[in-house]
Amino acid sequence: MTERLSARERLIQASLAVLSEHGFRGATTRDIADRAGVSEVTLFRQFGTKAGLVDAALDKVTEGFRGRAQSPTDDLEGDLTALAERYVAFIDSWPALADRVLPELTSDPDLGVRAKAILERNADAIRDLVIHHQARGDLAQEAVEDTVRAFLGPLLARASLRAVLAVEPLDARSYVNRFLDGRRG
Amino acid sequence: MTERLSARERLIQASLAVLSEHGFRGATTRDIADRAGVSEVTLFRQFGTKAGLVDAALDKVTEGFRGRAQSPTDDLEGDLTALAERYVAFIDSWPALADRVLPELTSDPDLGVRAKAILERNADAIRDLVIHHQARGDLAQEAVEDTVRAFLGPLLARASLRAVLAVEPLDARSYVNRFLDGRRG
DNA sequence: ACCGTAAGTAAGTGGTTACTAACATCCGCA
DNA sequence: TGCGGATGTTAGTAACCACTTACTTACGGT
Repeated sequence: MTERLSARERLIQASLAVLSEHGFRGATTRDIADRAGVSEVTLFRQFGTKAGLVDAALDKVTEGFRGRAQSPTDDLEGDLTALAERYVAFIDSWPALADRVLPELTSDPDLGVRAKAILERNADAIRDLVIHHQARGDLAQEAVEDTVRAFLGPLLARASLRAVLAVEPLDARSYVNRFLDGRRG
Repeated sequence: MTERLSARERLIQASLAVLSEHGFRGATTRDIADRAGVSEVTLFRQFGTKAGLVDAALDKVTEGFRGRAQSPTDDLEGDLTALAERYVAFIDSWPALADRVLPELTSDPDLGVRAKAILERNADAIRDLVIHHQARGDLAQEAVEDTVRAFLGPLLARASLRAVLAVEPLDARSYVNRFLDGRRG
């Protein structure tokens, strides 16, 4: 059954597993290929470089984000919940991944360029949303960056809380409620 | 002025800086030695191995924890605040360190043994404290592990929030208040 | 039967990195 | 003056690892 997956697909899955355990630097192409049950040469034929494979894998894992960010509507709570659900789904699909690889993204310039871009594009979506709803008077006036951070912070913390402490995480709606608490315009 | 620090001390400081930026695997002994303004050979003469240096550095950075954990008193809030302050001081001294190296600790068995032991010892201290105050009726009855995690979670999240998002962190007392909210016996 | 494509095997290259050995230099101290 | 200890310099070793080359095998379509 697993046999029916293409070599390419198996490599992507294996790389995600190895990345979760050892991070980018700790993940060796040999290990990934072995776990995929595929030769190392195939890895390079398919993806060119290790970074290429990782890029494709991160691309795959963030594909839930890639859909067009919907424009802000009149429904503040609905807008926020939709975004929160995206994040939650992303982080929960590979919980240890974000915890291990995200810090590496910040210091390794040519790693996961696409994935980084996607995360940034998503931060932009949130920024737009905040500006829109501040203008409508739905959200209290405070520095946009502060508001963005207050929203994204707990969502990103979800990964490390899970990995290090196995803290029971909240559902998307609870994040939104906690965020909105005392912040309505 | 910096010149007056011993080579050993300079190496420890440099290693903390490099670890913060690149993590354990990404930190090279050459880089550390260069930044310390010291030859690589001196590094190995002083610490034997790279792991030995990192061990000493993590030891140094967690020395605020090494003092005997005070036994639980009758003052629930005081006990918790003392612990929270320790954590906050630790994480704030090298904010990016915990974020980068902590995930590596969980998968690299022979890295920072001492530091890991110290963190675990501290978790034990919190566990004792919870049990003590549950018995006194100061804390609501719930699974001890859950309570421990509810207390430690936000404190550990502090590091990643700062590193990834520059979220304005709380002070120690606020962590305690949020934790105690609705959890008093 | 022929060909193209995707996969494998075997061997190797070149760069990096932790770590070592041998020898030279500086400096405080008796 | 001479000695010891801590440091520097230079050169290396051995392992690891991303990546390549050359050749082979298996298979599906036409």
